[in-house]
Amino acid sequence: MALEHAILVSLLEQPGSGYELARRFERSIGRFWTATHQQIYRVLKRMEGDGWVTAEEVGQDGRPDKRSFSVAGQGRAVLVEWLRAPVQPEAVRHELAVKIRGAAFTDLAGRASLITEVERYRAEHEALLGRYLNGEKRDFPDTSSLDAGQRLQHAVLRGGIAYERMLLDWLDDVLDTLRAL
Amino acid sequence: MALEHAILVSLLEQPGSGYELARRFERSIGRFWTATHQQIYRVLKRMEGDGWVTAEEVGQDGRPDKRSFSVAGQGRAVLVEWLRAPVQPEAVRHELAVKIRGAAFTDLAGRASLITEVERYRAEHEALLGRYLNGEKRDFPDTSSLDAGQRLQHAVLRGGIAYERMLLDWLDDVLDTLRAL
DNA sequence: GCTTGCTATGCAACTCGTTGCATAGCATGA
DNA sequence: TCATGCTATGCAACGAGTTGCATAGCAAGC
Repeated sequence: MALEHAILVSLLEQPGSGYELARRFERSIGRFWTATHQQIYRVLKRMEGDGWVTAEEVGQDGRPDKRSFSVAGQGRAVLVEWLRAPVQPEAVRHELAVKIRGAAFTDLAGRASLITEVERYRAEHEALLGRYLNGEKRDFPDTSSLDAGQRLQHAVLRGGIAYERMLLDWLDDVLDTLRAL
Repeated sequence: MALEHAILVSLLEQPGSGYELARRFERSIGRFWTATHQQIYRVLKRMEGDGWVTAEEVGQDGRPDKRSFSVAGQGRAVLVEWLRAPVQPEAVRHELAVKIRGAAFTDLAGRASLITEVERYRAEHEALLGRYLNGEKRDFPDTSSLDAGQRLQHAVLRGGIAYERMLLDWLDDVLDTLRAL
């Protein structure tokens, strides 16, 4: 498991509260590691107990107080050690691929509704690609003047962009195949 | 959840025992939906209880008996209904992306070992792409004479191939970025 | 003044997935 | 004959992830 490690990376990039982490997991980090606020609070509690992170009470005016977390030396050591370990094989779960193979066992109307669904799915990912490209323009306008952290974040973002482009091309291929059946 | 549906599709393509299903999930189906034999047996039991599949005892010589499962009418109805439902948003878990962003918080030796690990990961996926391409040559030598099921299986396989190619390109990009830090 | 909505945190129950282990028949080779 | 390995099935315990719910302060609009 590596939610801990994703949290450590996020807190090293920028300390913050459980709530703020949950926001980030909805946006940037969540592109490659999803987590709900319950998971995050639970894991943060354990990490605090293990001395990986330290909390600081921060009073805010106009808002409830928050507990802002920072990575402790021990947490950083855990992260560095994890970085040296082999990448675990991923558990692939591609529901759409199952549906496409399942389309062989439905009728014309069923295939028509699958086509509609694939089109919707495609539009969603086209919009996502647009957000990635906008984010790239906003956050990395000048690639010649980036620090190490930004270069790495940009490389990960380029991966997201490449994935979405590949996906859109493949979905077009799938739509052609479904329509030609 | 959709392990049930992946099993239904697999059993419609070809009836078989829990053990055989587990083999298939290691090979073809497992490319886009992973499952261990324990999960499969547990879910098969529930599906049998719900009348989605039926079992038949098959004696084999030279081997233990097996229980071969087939999809019942009710199971087929469940699958058709599921095919019409929207695709659920996927839970993305890309450990390597977390590690790449984490590389900003380690030293030169840490980055060097990450480079080695990315190279190993790349070699693995290059081998996987090779297996996909071999499988394509073997199973779809003549794309002009395929039935609906085969056309759909081929479309899914093309997705796997496109994914692996995209991944290899991106990993080269990542390696360049890591080396240039 | 009331509702809606956002920030901020958390519990409890449940389901799903993983890991370790167990059993059993038969085949193969040392 | 003994160990190893494959087919074939399954239990039990644990850990991770999901869902529903609860609380609380404050802001903004109706």
